[in-house]
Amino acid sequence: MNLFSEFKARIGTAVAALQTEGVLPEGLDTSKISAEPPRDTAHGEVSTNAAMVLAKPAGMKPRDLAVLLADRLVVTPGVEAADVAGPGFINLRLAASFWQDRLAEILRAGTDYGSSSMGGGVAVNVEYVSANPTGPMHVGHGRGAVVGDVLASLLHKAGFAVTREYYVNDAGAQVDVLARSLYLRYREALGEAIGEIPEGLYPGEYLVPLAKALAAEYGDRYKAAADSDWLSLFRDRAVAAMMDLIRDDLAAMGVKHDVFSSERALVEAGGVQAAFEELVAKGLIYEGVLEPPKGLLPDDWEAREQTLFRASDFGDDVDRPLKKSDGSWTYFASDIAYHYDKHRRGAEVMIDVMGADHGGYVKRMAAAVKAMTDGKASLDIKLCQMVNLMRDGEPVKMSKRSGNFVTLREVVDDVGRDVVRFIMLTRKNDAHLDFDLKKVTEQSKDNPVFYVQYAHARAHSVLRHAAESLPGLDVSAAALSTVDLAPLTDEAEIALIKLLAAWPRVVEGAAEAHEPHRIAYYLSEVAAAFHSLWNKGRDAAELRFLLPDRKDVSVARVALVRGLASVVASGLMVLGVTPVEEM
RNA sequence: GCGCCCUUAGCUCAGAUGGAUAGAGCAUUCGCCUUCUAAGCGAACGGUCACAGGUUCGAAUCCUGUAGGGCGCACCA
Repeated sequence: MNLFSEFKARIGTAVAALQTEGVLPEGLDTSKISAEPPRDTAHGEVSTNAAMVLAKPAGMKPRDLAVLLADRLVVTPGVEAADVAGPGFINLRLAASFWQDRLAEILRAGTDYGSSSMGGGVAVNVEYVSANPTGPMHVGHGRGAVVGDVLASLLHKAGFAVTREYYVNDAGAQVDVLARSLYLRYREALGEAIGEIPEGLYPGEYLVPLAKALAAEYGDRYKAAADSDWLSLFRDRAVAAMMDLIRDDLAAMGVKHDVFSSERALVEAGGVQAAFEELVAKGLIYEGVLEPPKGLLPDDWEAREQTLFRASDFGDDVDRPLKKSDGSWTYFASDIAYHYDKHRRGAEVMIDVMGADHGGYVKRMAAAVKAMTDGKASLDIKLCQMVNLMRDGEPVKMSKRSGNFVTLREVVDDVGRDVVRFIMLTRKNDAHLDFDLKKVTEQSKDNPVFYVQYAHARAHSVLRHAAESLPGLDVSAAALSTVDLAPLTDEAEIALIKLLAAWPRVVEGAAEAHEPHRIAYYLSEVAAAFHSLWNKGRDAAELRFLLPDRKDVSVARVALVRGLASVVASGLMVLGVTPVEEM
């Protein structure tokens, strides 16, 4: 249970009581009342703005109302003091026993601590990666993969019913280009000199093995054949092979999907037509001519009548074409159909994780979702900014034109999946991210992955020592949840418990805001608090976790260490990073 | 020209949906190992939250405008 929600409920009760007594009027808007940790720890552990928010509508002075509320809150369980401060804040100071109880709660829950029912089982579809099946993934794809994967785990922990989805763009012109690139490699495999790969085809070497396989399988049957004879075969084989490649790369990072949706299958099943007709029925389609874009015109721009969707009725800047001049669907049309499909499969909340270069796409897709679902479903598009690959402070040179770029797989094989996953979350999604291949493997506090894992390993080191020096002590979380925690009274110990007890709130906040990076930051903070506590034991021997002649204190502190390890492990599990016990 | 995102300590960045005296890490300076992992910790120094207005009890956060950076801009995906 998020303890701040608990206190918010208590405040609500106090307000209701004052209403019953006629001190406060009925019908107050209590939605702006908060219960949160004050920034300054000198102000206690829970702070509320209730008196300030309610003062005006109640016709009272904030501080007068605060006193009335404080009187009622101070007698609730675990509250030691309720002070009125500043313009009308009520600051609650909680008893040590309250925090000791929280630790027991953490230990009882184990790594399930932080799980929440906030989501109420609402169906969320998280779409991520969706890299075109035209080659290996690069590091930028990796960022989206991690952000999406962790966001999905986070939402699951917060009580949403999550579907993890990959949209396979296997229907557009790009996969035909892929087929032609493969065909060229096929002829090469048959012994033909192909020279430089022409502009516009994929130059990478990754098609060579498949081309050889096709040459072995079909010989020169397609060598001089017309496009129509081989195009669809080569395309299907190429897409299948590229998806295998991508799935392998994802597996190497531990990124999972429940559903792979094929654009081609959607189109062939008439999904786009159906979605289109739905829009027609809603009166949102018309034939018209768009205004030319202001400023610089594209060279080949000409006024042309098009089949348009009234996106501007739903917040977009202009209406958007759904058909190309040759009568086929635009990508946008099939993507409308795809999102409509997701909604029909039950998604109430849709999240798309994509690259920042899709920024221009956000408004129109949000408009389309609003239109197609009559506002019943929401769409949040998380745009991930670029990843700058560095090595020891120098940018790693990459030339996309020659196909000579560092692949995601190379990076994962080089530094490890845990490192890649964690580092990708050390910035919020819309900020540029420097990924330094050298620094991320350093074993120092500059490296957040190491820093957090080290805290977990250190905790387990204490647990191992405890098993020796306290024979007969069961150091499992479940067993330690029943020991006497009263000896945990030092300020630093209580401070650590407070931080651990914040975990459910962090999960809920990050899930609500769709911001998985908050988990990584929280874990760094927890690790810092633990390293700090550890070192207090160096300065003052009586603060060491294991004291030879103080069994009761030692056992309580082992429980604290176990609680810390448990919360860190819980967080790392959300990130998909291994909680190592020894380093 | 239009739209979206960004601008916080010398550097790299957080800032929990509007709270109290704006926080970390790095760098710089000074301390802490006969001890449960010094692979770590503590302290000091460091700020016109790009700028100018506005909204209110209260703004880094919301609104308007300006400057700078990134991305995108009919018939690509």
